[in-house]
Amino acid sequence: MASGTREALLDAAVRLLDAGGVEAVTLREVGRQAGVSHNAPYKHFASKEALLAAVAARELERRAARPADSLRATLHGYVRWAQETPARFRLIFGPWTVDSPELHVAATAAQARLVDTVLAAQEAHLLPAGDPVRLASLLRSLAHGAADLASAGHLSPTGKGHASPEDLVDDLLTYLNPRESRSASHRM
Amino acid sequence: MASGTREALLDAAVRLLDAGGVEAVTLREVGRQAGVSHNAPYKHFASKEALLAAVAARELERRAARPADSLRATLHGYVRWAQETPARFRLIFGPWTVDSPELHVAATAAQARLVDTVLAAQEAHLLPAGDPVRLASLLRSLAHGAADLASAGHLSPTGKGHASPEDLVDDLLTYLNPRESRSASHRM
DNA sequence: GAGCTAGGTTGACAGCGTCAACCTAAGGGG
DNA sequence: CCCCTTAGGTTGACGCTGTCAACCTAGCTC
Repeated sequence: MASGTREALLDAAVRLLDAGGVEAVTLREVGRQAGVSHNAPYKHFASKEALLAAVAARELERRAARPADSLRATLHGYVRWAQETPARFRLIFGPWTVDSPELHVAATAAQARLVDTVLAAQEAHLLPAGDPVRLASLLRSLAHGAADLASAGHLSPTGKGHASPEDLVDDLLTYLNPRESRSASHRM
Repeated sequence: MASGTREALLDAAVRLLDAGGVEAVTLREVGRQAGVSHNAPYKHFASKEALLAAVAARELERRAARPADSLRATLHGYVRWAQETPARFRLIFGPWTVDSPELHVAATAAQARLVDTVLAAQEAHLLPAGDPVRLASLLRSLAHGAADLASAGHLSPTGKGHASPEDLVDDLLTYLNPRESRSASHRM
């Protein structure tokens, strides 16, 4: 169980993160909720940012551990994740001043998984031919941007022309699908 | 000149923001750099967050004041903005706990401008038919996501398959262009 | 058995956002 | 003309924060 305190600190941090955003994560409150003193976190993490990086890496690894899925389901999962736990999502892509290798490794692995999924979709002729890495970047950028804008309330949440991040993902997949008729305008 | 101190405070704040990210913006340092006491900002802004919201709104309004441009140039300008002043970009889409009406108005105006540009592109047959609001959301989501991922270093910055945010914008415009041949794979 | 180390403690420090109280010059109504 | 309201500034205080330093102690290793 390799130092249960460390896990307890991470659990407390993610609890505070979900409840009140990154601003609510305080080393002292993390210590309090983990039942240790206000300086115990420094025995496990070099700084507050290092603790947050460990939280982010753990979250990314847990997501990567899920079973593989279709491209559409993967992208929908991405945007749903961003909507369900926005604070975790924003933390991961936040402005790190020191980047942990764990976080970088986890991010690279997630990217590789997406590329595999894109390759499978290309073989099923659901996506055009072309560099799968680049296509993966395109798809992920759209999912990421839609999720981030929605989470920030900048995605025209009002009646006409409203589109959820999931809708936008579907739109892009339709536009990219070589078998789909040219115009995707007949949609509600 | 309507209270030059207020402008001086905003200038100091944006200077600190560009130099060290949002974490470097401190009410006390803002006051110091503006040549006033540590509590003077409270005579102009209700809280630190209100000051930041004013900074964000001013930045958005200044961007909206630029002359209109082609769709491609607009989107390229968006991603270039995010790369040149990432702290301002991230601030605007940050996690506001109190949203200023100014910021909301500025964001809505920017969205409307983009829809106009999309409409023009549709009339020039550079984009497929369909709801222009929804198409604008698609384009903006991609530009936003590509810019945000690049700024966070999550956009595979290594050799093969590397794509800048500008490249991804161009890719999407090519895929959407009804006159373009179906496969956009013959590209470097 | 001596000594090192991992993991915990308490105490201190400066810097932060914010609140309260006070000061002062400008200006308008009786 | 005087009063007094208000905008814009000040100083001082409060509690909370991240971080550093010092100390303590159980357990492991030569």
